[in-house]
Amino acid sequence: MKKLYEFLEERGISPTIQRLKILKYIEENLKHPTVDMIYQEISKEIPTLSKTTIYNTMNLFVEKGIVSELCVGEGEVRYEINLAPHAHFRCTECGNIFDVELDLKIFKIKKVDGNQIMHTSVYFTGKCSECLKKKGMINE
Amino acid sequence: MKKLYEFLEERGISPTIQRLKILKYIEENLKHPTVDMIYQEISKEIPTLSKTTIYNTMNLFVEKGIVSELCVGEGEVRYEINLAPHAHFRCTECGNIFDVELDLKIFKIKKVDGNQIMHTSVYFTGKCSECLKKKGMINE
DNA sequence: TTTCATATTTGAACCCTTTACAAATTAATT
DNA sequence: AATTAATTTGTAAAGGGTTCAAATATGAAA
Repeated sequence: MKKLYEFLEERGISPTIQRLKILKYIEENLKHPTVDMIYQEISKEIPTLSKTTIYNTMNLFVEKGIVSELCVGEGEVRYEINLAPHAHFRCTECGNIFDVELDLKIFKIKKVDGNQIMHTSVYFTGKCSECLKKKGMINE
Repeated sequence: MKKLYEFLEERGISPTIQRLKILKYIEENLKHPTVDMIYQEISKEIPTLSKTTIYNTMNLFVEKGIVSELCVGEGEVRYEINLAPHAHFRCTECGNIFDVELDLKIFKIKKVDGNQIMHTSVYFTGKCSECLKKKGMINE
């Protein structure tokens, strides 16, 4: 926890309890949580927690480059700790989202048609191996 | 218009005025419109038009494979006529969305980590050439 | 044509995610 | 201790999208 405290301070962010718990959560939980998932979990420890705080904090973390937003074709935004660029796979059956560690040259493209690329997003949708297995047993 | 009529009939879709106008619009308008953009335009011709009809129709067209949904990291869904897979570039300054016709091998991947890929999405965000030009004149 | 059944459209209510904002709380400064 | 600034909270509200029942249009059968 001390480490997280320093981590925030180094980036000019006052390390409040809320921010520390949120940071801890997204660091440990690599399941690309939504605001609601974060809220459900942390409000167990901080019962007075407000969802607005999560929104504020996530926006702050994004600005500071600590986390990145994830859009995989659902209605809501997901978050993950900022790591090396990678792709994602969303299963349309179970909703799970997996990291895809392909070494894609596409992440190295910095300019296209004269447009300057700041961020590149790659995601797949389909059926994950688990759901394929289950489906195969039940009805195919 | 006769062509569009037949186009829908061939796919088992009753060609109502609403559907014809919507299809015509997304066929002619390649700017990846949102539901609201479609609504604003077509309600000029059909004043009684309901937004629900647009939602219904777009979902129907997606099911039938006529159009595809587009998610480029905003809050809302965009649509485009179904063409060969391609990437998109969204300018964070002006909001414009451009097709990117790179021949990416990524669109050919059908399986990753045992997961079966049904759809692949690739989009870039950044500043488009137009906005870079303008910015350069004004403050850089 | 008239009738009946079916499909489509419409509009209002509603759900959900996200933002706005002001009051309350907490932390930092003097 | 007092004042100021930063953060959190909660309510309201905005915006996209869905649900659902009533109204309308369409198509088939008589």
